[in-house]
Amino acid sequence: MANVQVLSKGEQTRERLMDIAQDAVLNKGFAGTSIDEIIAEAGITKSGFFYHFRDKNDLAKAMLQRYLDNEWKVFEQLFQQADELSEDPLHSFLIFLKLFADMMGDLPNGHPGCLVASYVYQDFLFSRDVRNMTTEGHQIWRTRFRERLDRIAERYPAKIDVNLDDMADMLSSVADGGIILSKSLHDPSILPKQILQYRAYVKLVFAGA
Amino acid sequence: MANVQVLSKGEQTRERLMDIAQDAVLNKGFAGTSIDEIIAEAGITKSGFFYHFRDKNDLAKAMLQRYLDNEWKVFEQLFQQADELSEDPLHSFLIFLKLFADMMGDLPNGHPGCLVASYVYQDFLFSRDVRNMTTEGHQIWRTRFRERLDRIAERYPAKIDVNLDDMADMLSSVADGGIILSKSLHDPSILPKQILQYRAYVKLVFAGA
DNA sequence: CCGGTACAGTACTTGTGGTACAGTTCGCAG
DNA sequence: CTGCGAACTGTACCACAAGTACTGTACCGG
Repeated sequence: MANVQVLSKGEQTRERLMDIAQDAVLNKGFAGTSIDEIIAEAGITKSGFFYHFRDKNDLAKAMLQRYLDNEWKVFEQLFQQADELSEDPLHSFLIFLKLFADMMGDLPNGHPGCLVASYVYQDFLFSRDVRNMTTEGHQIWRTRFRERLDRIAERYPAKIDVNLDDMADMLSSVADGGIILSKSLHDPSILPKQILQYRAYVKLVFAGA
Repeated sequence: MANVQVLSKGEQTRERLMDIAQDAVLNKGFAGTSIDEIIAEAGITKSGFFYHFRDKNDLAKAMLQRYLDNEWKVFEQLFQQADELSEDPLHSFLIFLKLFADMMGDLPNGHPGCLVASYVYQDFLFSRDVRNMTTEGHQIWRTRFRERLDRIAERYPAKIDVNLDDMADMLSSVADGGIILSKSLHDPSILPKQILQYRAYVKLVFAGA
């Protein structure tokens, strides 16, 4: 809210272009999204578009960077919230997962789609640096979740033999897969339910039944 | 193998066109895949292409149908194999998951991508009937896995309160998400590992630690 | 009042999907 | 051996959309 005011007119237009483009890309793919339709919806000319982005790949890069930054902020905020509610690493992580599931369930029209997943399924369209960004995004998430699981495992020895990297990856898997299922079955409630399945797994592994 | 011999020359070409198209679609998206490049790689003319497919949407539909049929057959085969190795519904399902993970791990270059997931992220490009096919595909898989879980739950009461539809969906989630992670991180071993995480969850829920 | 921001206008090239239709090769049924 | 249909090739064409390039201009703050 207060952030919007700080943006200059140019930055506002740029954000708006990315909003429109992201929505289109998540529904039609990157190649299926034309610059013409973006500028038509934004009420701007093609020249205006190319003032903000060198080319289409530049738009893709800027969109992805923004998406990754946003996701990062959301996770940071939820982790912080959870940490304030419990000192215990396991309880905090379980609270985090609940908050995450709730947030995903509260999206009015369901999750619009993961831009990273979308890019992965069209990676040949993008330059190397954009492709590296999707890879690094997933690596960062793995590390971030893994840290939490390490702290949990210290205090709560796992009931079964389990690789914590795989377990960390599973949250990304379940989220990406849950989004796909939600979209495909037109049921926004699937994503939060899938996150809660993961939560149940974590609970079983570290706390037992 | 023996199946190939049965195909007429036209059917072989049609299959070849779909092979090429599917590979391209999984890497560049549907809109990013041009008919021209498909026919160039197939060594055929545009007329030849339109002899086999009415238009591009017809190709999309045929590809998806073939993909769904194949997946169905693979699962049927693995289920049958597992059933032969154990009469017990839980053990059979766990064997199935192990076989499934092994199969995904044995793919030489990793899983090429799930066509259904790819379509879901570009569903506005397709006609309604194609979109319905992705929905029905996921519904069928849910039902299919749910049946197994029902039979398991009869004999092994779940250790925790769990919704079996969600648990059935989780296999699709983890598979779709695992494929994305494998592609993004350029590590084919992630997908089988994710399936085994799901297997561990099922085991914990019904058999305990 | 000057200069940069933030665009608008115009012109052009290439690619792509799709249509149309006439011709050709080849295996195989009769 | 022949004719017929399957499985294409060749050629020509169209509308239109993406993307590039460059020039022009309104507006706003210092």
